[in-house]
Parts: sequence; structure tokens; C-alpha cells
Amino acid sequence: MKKDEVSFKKIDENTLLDKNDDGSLADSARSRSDVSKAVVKRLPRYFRYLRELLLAGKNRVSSGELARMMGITASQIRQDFNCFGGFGQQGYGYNVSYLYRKISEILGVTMGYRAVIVGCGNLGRALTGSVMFAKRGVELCGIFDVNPKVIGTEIAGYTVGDMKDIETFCREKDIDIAILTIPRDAALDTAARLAHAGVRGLWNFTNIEINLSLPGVKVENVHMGDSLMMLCYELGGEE
Amino acid sequence: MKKDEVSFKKIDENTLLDKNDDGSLADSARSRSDVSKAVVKRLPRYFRYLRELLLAGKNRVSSGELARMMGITASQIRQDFNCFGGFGQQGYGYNVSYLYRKISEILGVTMGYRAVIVGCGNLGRALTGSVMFAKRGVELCGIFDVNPKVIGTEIAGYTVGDMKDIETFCREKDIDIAILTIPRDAALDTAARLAHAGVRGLWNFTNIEINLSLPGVKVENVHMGDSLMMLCYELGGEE
DNA sequence: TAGATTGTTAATCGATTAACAATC
DNA sequence: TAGATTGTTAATCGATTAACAATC
Repeated sequence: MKKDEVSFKKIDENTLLDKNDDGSLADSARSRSDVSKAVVKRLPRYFRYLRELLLAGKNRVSSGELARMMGITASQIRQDFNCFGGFGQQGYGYNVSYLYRKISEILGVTMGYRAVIVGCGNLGRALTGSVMFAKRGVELCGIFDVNPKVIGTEIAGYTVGDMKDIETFCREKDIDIAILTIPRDAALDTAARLAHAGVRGLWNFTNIEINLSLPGVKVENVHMGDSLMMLCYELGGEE
Repeated sequence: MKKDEVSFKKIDENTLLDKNDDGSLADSARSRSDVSKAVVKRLPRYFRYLRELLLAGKNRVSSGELARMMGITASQIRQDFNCFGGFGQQGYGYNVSYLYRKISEILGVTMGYRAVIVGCGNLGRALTGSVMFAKRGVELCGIFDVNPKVIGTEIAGYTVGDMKDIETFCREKDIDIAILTIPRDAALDTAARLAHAGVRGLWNFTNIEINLSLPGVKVENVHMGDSLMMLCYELGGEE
């Protein structure tokens, strides 16, 4: 038996999770809205690195070790985790599988969110066939389009539904997230329709920024082109 | 003739561009490496909004007006533009087409960068058919794959090339950017090959982070899943 | 000229890093 | 116990905002 395994066994979750007597998280855990955007943006990256460690069979990791891997400081890692109450143990470090599970929970991987893809163009098709959703605990429940030639065809095991049925579908299936891969002209209307049908999250690939001021509806605007442009910027040296 | 048009005519570039006698930019313009990441990340967004204004036929815009549109402060806009020397005129504001052109230049849109897509899976196909490149002055020169069944087929007007020929192609066509939409296992090897073939920019869609420490090779790691996870985080309310 | 709006400096705010006491 | 490493506070750093003189 390796040393790590011993340590792994010795640590149980009640010790690791810094709970108060009433079972609530430690005082150091901030309320969700108090966690800064800068921290939230780093969480998915922690998720990815921890997943790697987990799949590599590593049981424990220290903030220093993780920091070296990720190219950030150990201080930042500890500060970040402490926004959510702290998941480590002094003198030991962090238990990888426990930490991975905690980060996953924070990111909603365990929530079983349900999604639809709206718009079956090239990007919609590409996403439909992707493992991205399964990896993150998001269930892709259906895909939709307005084009009669596309409706009824099959993509990656999904039959393309008619957009006119999307409200009913979202209500019945209790859809949380809609992924917008539609032409920009249709974006705002469609967003409003979906929000009205109970969808709480919009993952928007349209090249207009959606900013529904509907309370309770969150929008994540993706601009892949921005990332390309930043790369192009970097290519330009001093003149 | 509308007032804006008069103003537009009155402003010529030599007035607007704050040049020293020797033609170099004003002292206020920082060298490229002195511009913070935070500023660079905002540039593509300015590019998008200015493009909208331009297409809408607007001739001039003030920092206050643009700030309202974009949901940021006018101070930030002026600070950001001043990293590159300042493109406005006191009492007038900014000339939209001039500012758009300047931001475009900074972002390399006028550099005529040449790109290849490496990996013709779903995402590679989706990108091949996209107008993203043309809009940003990037020329898509070729697409490649390793799969014999895919090689030689046509996607959006491009014939899929054989990966074994990619080095030669990149050298001959003087390719600047490679877009990696390949399986993760092939990512590091392929990145090294491309860098060796003179490619200076890697737009990496692989889910491992590439961090070639080759000087002069820039990498932009795209993690679409991170954006989905941030949306999922936002969906989780207080418990 | 008077009004407007920039460019730029100074003040504030927030995020990162360093340090160390707590503790496993 | 001694060593290690966290959780957390204090110090530093950088980014954003406010303010205003410069000037078109």
C-alpha cells in the first residue's frame, strides 16, 4: 500500500469539510454573490486540472504542487478555494477526489441541468456531437431548427425538432439552458421566447451580445472571434 | 449636409493621429508589451461595437456615448485608447471610421494573416464554413486531416489536404496561424510540428492547454466548456 | 468665444501575493 | 513531536474610476 493511499484513507469528509455544528459551511465561505468574477472565471480551469489529476490516479495535491502545474501562485489557489469554505487540511493538502467533487458541485456539474441546441447550422451540429455536455453533467435533450429541410433529420442521434414546438418542449422537459447557434437576426426574439418558456440560461454564440434584463435569466455571450483577434494582436510585434 | 458630415470632413488624420515630428506615435502610446492583458482583452469588443456603429452609418461617437452602449465607463474607454496614443479630438469625440481603422490595425486585421485548419471533425468543418476569418482579415488557406476517408473531400470549397503535407504547405504559403481542432492526443505533437514549419500562432481548441515555450510562438487556448460551466455556476442560486 | 470632450493625472477600489499563526 | 501545509490576515500591486486642465 502506497503512502498516499494511507493518507487518503485517513482523511474522511467530515474532517475535510469545515462545517459548523449546525452543518452549514464555515464562516469563511462567502455567499455566492460575494464571490468575485475573477475567482469564478478560474473555477472551470481548476475543474479541468483536478480532473486530470483524478484520472491520473493522484490522491492528494498541495496548493504549491497545483500552482506549479497551473502556472499560478499557491496563495491564489488557497484564496480561491477559501471563498467557498476551504477544502483542504493543514499539513496534508487537498484530497483530489474530494476537491474535484466540491468544485464540480460549485460549478453545477451535479445539478443535472438540461439543455437544448437552437439552430442546427455547422456550429449547432458540431456541438450536438460533442462530449462537452456529458463531461460537465449537462444533458442535451433536444435540437431545433426553423428550416423545413432540416427538421426531422437526424444529427448525432437527435431528431431535429421544429422551432414552433420549442416552448412546449422546454416547458415539458424542464429545460434549463438553451444554446443559441442561430443567425444574429433571430437572436433577440428567440432569446425572449426561450426565457418566456422557462429557460434560465442562454449560451449565446450569436455575434450580438444578448443582455436580457429579465431577472433570473443568465446569459453567457461567447465570442470565438474575440479570441482569434487576441491571438492576431499577439502576432503583431513592435513596429 | 448633416452636421456630422461637416465635422467628419473637417477632421483629417494628421490632426487626429497624435504624431511626433518624426512620424512616430505620441509619447502617450505605450509599447505593445506595456499594454496590459486587461486592455487587450477589451479591444475585440471595441472592434465589434465600432463595426456596428460604422455599418449603422454613424460618423462620430464620444467616449460617453460608447460607454453607455457597452455598459462600461467613459474613463475606461479613454484610458484604453490612450494606451495606443489616443485617437480622439478634444471637444469633438472620436471619428468612428478612423477609430475603427485604428483598432483594426492594432488587432492585426490589416496584416493579412494566413491560416490553416488542422483537423476536419465537426468543429473544423464548422469553422471552415464560417465568415469569422474574412471579417477579421484572416485568410483561410487550407484545411487538413489525417483520415484517408476525409482527405481529398471538399468542405465549404476547400479540398482537405493530407497532414503529411502540412509542413510543406505552411512553409510555401507562409502560414501564420494554425487552428487546432484535433483530438487531444495529437495536440502537442502537431503543435510542435507546426511551430517548426514556421507557424507563429496556434488557436487551440483541443482540451489540453498548449504552452510551447518556443519563443515567438503564441498560443490562444480556447475552452468553450469553461464558458458553459460559468453559465451553470450562475444558474446555481443560494442554497 | 463658449461648450464639449478629450488626454492625463490623482484617488479609489479590487485582486493578487506574501507572510505567518493555526493545526493536522 | 516535528514537519508540512492550510486558512487567513496584512502588504503590495494593478486596474478602474473620478476629476480636471488642455484644447478643439
